[in-house]
Amino acid sequence: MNPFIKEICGLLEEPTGLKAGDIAAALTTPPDSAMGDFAFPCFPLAKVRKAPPAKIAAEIAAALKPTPLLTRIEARGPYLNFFVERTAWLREVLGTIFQEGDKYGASQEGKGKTIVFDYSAPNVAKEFRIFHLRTTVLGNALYNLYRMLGYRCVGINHLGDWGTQFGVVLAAFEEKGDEKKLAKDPIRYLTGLYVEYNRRMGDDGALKGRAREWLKKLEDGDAEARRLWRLFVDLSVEDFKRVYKRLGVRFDYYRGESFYFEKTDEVIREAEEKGIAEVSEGALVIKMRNDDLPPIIIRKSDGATTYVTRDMAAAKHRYEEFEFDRMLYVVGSEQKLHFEQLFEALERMGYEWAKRCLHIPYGIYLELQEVDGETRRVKAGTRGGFKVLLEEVLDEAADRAERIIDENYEEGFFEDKRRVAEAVGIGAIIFNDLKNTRIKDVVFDWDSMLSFRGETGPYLQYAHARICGILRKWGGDVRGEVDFALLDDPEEFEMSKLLARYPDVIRRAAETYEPSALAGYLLEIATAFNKYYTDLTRHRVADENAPDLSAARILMADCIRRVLASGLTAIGVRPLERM
RNA sequence: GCGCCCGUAGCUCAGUUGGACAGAGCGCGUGUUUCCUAAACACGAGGCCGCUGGUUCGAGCCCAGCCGGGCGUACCA
Repeated sequence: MNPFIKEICGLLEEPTGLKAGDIAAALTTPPDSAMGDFAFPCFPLAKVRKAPPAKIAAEIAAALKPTPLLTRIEARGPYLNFFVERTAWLREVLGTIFQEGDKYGASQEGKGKTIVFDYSAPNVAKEFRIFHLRTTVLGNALYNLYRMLGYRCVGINHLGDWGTQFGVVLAAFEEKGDEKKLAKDPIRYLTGLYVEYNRRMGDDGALKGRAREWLKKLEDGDAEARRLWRLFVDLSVEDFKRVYKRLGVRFDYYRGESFYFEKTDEVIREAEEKGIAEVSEGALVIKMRNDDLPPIIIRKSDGATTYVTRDMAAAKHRYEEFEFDRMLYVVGSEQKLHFEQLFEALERMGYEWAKRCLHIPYGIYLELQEVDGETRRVKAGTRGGFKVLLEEVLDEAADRAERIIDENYEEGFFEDKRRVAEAVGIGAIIFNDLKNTRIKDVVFDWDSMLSFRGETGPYLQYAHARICGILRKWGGDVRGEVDFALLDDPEEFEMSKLLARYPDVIRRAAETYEPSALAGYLLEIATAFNKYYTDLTRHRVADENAPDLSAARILMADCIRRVLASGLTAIGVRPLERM
């Protein structure tokens, strides 16, 4: 706890009769520094004391004297407002950041605890489409955030490499497949076969039957089915890894549904033994306690498993291997029902850890479509023919970034122009997907996704790069011991208040599974810095005529840079030294 | 039909867990580069916080009902 809050708690314990922890929790921030730096709302006290909150605030304020850390204490309406001694505050905040370095914002609160993250999970033999982006970048950001908090994190990519769709791919390949064409452009070729077969299958029982047969063959271990399947999986994963590399996303394990398929027999047997499974309409199902909810099917009438069965087996296996304290499924909101059912099934299997499993839903991608003459928003999906490939978007983003470089910078300003353009373009894409509350649906839109101005990833990268530019020109070392009294501009004080919030922001973003909270905070920092930076008449950071002042401002700039770099890295955007 | 989610400026969204006067970006209009990177900054216009009731000292936030949009609703994942 920072010494200023500790001091306030000490002052208030006696007059309020509250414990220090409760006081600290109740403290809020006034809307404007002119009103104070910390505020204690007296509303709750009003009930107990049967007096108006404003009166209580005034009484307490009258009895308190300023301290070396708190220069002014005053009542303002129902609030008791505290003003910090600004030089001491700056020393505390900037000193802490300087000392902790890259660890500022991190903590050890998750030490000894394990969280499993299930995210990304693209479908094998299908191209990596734009709507796979959200789960990928969200999962990655949450993974990073919890790692900062000291948790042991396990990232698993639950590849869609099994199930009915695979029956379709195999059936389609049997019908028209050509291994030579496959070798040329494997994923595009397979996707084409799948989409085409799937379309025809809609009203053709024979085609459906053949797809089912192939799935059954696969599940029964038929040699040819397995050979082709293995080939498709390998080719796909190779492709995915290229995309992940560009996005800067990594997984601890690639374990597809196939990995867990072999463990489904055991789950089915266990469910039967425990008497929670029953046969209904030829399928083996587990009914839900709430009759309004449909049951889950753990074995289809044709004997094949479903994704639920594999999810159950996966959860069980993961618990046995990692003994997780929490498992997070970063999956679209349209699968909410599935996870409710899955978690209830796990609970009824008697797994006490079922309550540690959590679905982290996010809004889906919608696309605009003409339906009956009017434009409607509909779910984007492969079956609907939504064709935007993630890599197309990444390429376009990098191209546009490169164009901006060509327009604005002299040839040779960058050692590796393309690398910078790639980082900027991809930073824009990633940030765009993380900046909003995750539950909101998003309508796919090239322009907003590829914008580099305003509330965007490049805006943050730019602020970071500018600070790096200042530090580069300054040349000297950043010193932690400076004359903090020289940082007497209100903007500098406000900046320090923003920086002080960082550890709370990290914790809150993790707790609420909302990287957007961190994204919004980083925008605040960058905006404040850009404003400060632009006003050269008032505060040039590096000024050879004022070495002491410069040293102090350089420290401030370096602290901003550190928080930006740390936060950007956490959400998966690459901080750049030049751009 | 039923369930869940969303509804705040022309558009896209924040809103610190119910508190001080509702904030940004985009777009539009007008300005700022002998300066530490103009991917930036300054100023301006723009609001029935979907509607109606309720709870509360206090509601954009909580409850109920309606309206609009989206998703889901047993052998796809």
